[in-house]
Amino acid sequence: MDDIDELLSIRAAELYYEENKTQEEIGHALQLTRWKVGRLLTQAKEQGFIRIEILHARARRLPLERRLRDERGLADAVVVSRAGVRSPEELQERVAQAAADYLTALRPVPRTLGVSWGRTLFDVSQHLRTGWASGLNVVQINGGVSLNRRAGTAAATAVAIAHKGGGSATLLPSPAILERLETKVAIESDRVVAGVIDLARSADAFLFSAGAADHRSVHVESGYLSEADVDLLVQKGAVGDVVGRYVDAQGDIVDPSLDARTVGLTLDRLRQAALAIAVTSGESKHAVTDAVVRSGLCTVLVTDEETALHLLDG
Amino acid sequence: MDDIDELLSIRAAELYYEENKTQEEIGHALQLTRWKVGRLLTQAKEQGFIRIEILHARARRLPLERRLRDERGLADAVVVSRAGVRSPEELQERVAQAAADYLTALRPVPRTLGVSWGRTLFDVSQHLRTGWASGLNVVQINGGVSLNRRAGTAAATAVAIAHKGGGSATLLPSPAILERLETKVAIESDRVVAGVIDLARSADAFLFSAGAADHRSVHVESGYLSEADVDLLVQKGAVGDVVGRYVDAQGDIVDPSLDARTVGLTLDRLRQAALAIAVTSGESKHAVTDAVVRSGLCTVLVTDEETALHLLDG
DNA sequence: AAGGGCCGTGCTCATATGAGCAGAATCCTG
DNA sequence: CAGGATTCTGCTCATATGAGCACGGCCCTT
Repeated sequence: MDDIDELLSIRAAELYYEENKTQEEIGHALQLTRWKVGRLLTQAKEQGFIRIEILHARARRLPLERRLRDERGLADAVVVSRAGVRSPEELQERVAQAAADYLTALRPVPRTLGVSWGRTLFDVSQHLRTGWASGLNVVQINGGVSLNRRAGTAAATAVAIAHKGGGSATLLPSPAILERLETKVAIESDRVVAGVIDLARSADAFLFSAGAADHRSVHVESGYLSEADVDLLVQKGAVGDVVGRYVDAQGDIVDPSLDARTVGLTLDRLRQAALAIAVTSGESKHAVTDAVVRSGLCTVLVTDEETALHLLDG
Repeated sequence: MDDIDELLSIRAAELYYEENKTQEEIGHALQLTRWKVGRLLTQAKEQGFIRIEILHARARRLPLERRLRDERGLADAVVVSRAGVRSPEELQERVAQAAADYLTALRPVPRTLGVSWGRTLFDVSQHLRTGWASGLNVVQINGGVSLNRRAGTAAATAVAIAHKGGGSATLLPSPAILERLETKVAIESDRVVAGVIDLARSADAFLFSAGAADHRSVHVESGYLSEADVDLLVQKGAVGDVVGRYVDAQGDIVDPSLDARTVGLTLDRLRQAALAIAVTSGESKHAVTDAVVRSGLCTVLVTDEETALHLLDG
């Protein structure tokens, strides 16, 4: 397209999109036939001069969702738009809302849903409507925190999801990570804990988030790991944690001895799930989200536009 | 529009604008008739959920131009889009290019064009194409600076405009502001200077910019005014200068004694002009641009989107 | 300079879309 | 709860738009 046509296509686009003129009228104004105008508009779109954005908290980016399905092998993807977002918190909200919407629309409705916990999932639970499902059983799939400052977040998440879904929650009464392997083995052999983990294994769907491997991690905040521990994990290649287990960029366990002291569902079980929904947002989660998708930890991803672009282009 | 319809209109918009589906197809996908889909899309536009931007250095905002003509009584207006602009300099460039485009398209071609000088007009002169006019005489309408650090900018501007327009430039060989009234009177009675000013008065079109009343003004830079002088002018209500003359928000001369020592066309002559093109851009020029438009100093305004919005809503 | 291929143009025709309208559904109001 | 008013729905019809095609000019080759 030469310079003259480029300028004409811009003039035509202004009249078409901003002034709502018909191509015929534009042709008259610019001394062109209406077919030429149509072609100029087509070219303007092809060259990317026209940007159409949907400004709404619930706007999604379907082209990115399709690319995630096609290029990254996901069964499904939900990508929320960044258009009009003012703060990272707002984006978090949007992703949580989208995940809640996705769960609500899910068919068939899962009978037993395994959930992890964290800031993201708590937000999701808050965005669910009461009655979004009926008779839904929720089971925690990894050890909770009772000692962190937002005490009870883990339990509250599972309970809220279950309550609003017309069912009940089964909590996993165990720390996330134990200091000694023997303690972990002992806890897991406890009848109640073993029962919960069995139930978790049998869930027909899973909902989880992922944590970044940095000092602001909930594991550090709640004292399961020290900042030095995290630094060491990062040195070994950790990009973040999934249901409490630290993985590298390939989604492999970074520190087997640490992993052996972590209570909850194994990553292998997650990989076998027919439906595993991962929810992540924010730049700090880019690397771990990539690992989750790359290693097949989830079948469905709910995330933000930036993260999706990172997965596809980065 | 209720919540359900709002969400549906967003889903419809995604399929329509991002996936290029027909309304019929969308109707099928969302279990709606195609008429309902059409109405949802109309509503989405009405509610402002759909933003269409034209991303191009030469993109203009025709609705704003129309409002400037209708609501502010301008004969014509050119508003360049801010969409996709990364720096204030880029916006300056866009405005200068737009002014050059406007001049080039101007019919009838003016025989004598009176011009002021400054960073903005210099940019305009650089964006004109050689041969944009023929036999065009250019005359300076206010005193130049020879002592500023970008020596010769004033002359270079007029000469470039004239040269590229196939004509010659007549420079005004005088300082912008003189220290003593007597000197100013003496200079103006000089045969050459008087001749140039007569020629300027007789120009059939004018092209000028405006300066903000702050310490970065060219008048301060070139030593015609001290920073304290400018502070005093601001205290008296000055918002900026037009062809070297400081005006308040109503476009009235702020300091008559200073004005009497300023060489060049009077503002009254500018107000009588059939064609007076003002070119401004940037937030610092908002107030002075408002004064220019409000007091009828220009018949045509070339500016950026932010400034236009300031004039219309601010 | 003639011939062949290529691109741009303006058309025909099929399709997509918006305006307007009559009936249905819903919502007030007494 | 009846009745009127208002909104909503799905249609018909007119218009706007995009796909495809044949022609003509242009350029390039030989």
